[in-house]
Amino acid sequence: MSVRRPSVAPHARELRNPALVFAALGDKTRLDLVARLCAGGPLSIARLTDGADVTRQAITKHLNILAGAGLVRDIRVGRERLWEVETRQIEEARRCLDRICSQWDDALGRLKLAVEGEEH
Amino acid sequence: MSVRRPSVAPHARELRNPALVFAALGDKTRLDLVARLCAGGPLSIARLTDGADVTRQAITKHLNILAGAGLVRDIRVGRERLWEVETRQIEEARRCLDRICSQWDDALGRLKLAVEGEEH
DNA sequence: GTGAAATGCAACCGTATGGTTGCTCATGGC
DNA sequence: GCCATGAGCAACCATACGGTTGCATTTCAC
Repeated sequence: MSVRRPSVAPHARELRNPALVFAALGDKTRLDLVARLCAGGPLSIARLTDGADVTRQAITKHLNILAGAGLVRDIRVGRERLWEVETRQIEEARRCLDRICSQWDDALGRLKLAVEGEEH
Repeated sequence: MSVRRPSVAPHARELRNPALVFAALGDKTRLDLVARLCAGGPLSIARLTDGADVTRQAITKHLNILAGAGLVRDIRVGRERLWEVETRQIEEARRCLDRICSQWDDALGRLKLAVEGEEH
């Protein structure tokens, strides 16, 4: 199998898949999980389950989705599995929104120029 | 250092439903739409459709979802329906991520203090 | 007024998603 | 060694989601 690595630079600090990250954040339960992990540091699945109103299995699935988006990371400790947040990815998401907004600002600027140019 | 104030800021314009907004952004097609609207100003459905690889109907559905999250707004002009981005909502989303990250920073701070307290 | 363009509406379809239950496996405490 | 706890695995289920097609409606342009 061809190990074709993406042409994108490995260390590029951009989200490789913004939609994936936003989709992961786009669920109330998962957003709660992220918030709890941010507020309280590493927590086990069991800990995360009580306090949530769904099954442990559901929590596990959500954590896997968050992990798939690079938003959380797990650490195995004994029979427990602790999860902690990956802040860098969240910051990347934030920056992604920044970029979009600034595009809009640019567009406004261009529009202004164009309008002024037409007034003669 | 964070002064302990009522957990929710009084007049802060917060997202009433962050998950909804993130979910709306959590789809490649929709993210593209938002980006295009940000970069190019108001566009009609027809305009948005060519350039996308799905049907006009699909685009319409996506736009409605974005509108439901408050991310875009439509203006009817003649037989056309122009869509433009609602930057405030995007900024709110960005701020939401900020808040989450800062929680984490606070937690790190507390953790540091606690560890230092234990070293005796 | 006729035709083409820009949308709207509704039904339909396959699949992903969020959730559950039931069972097994590993680990730590006593 | 025993047993409770923490977690994994797999099957299953209802519904939401992304997408399509077909047809009706409004509006502009000539």
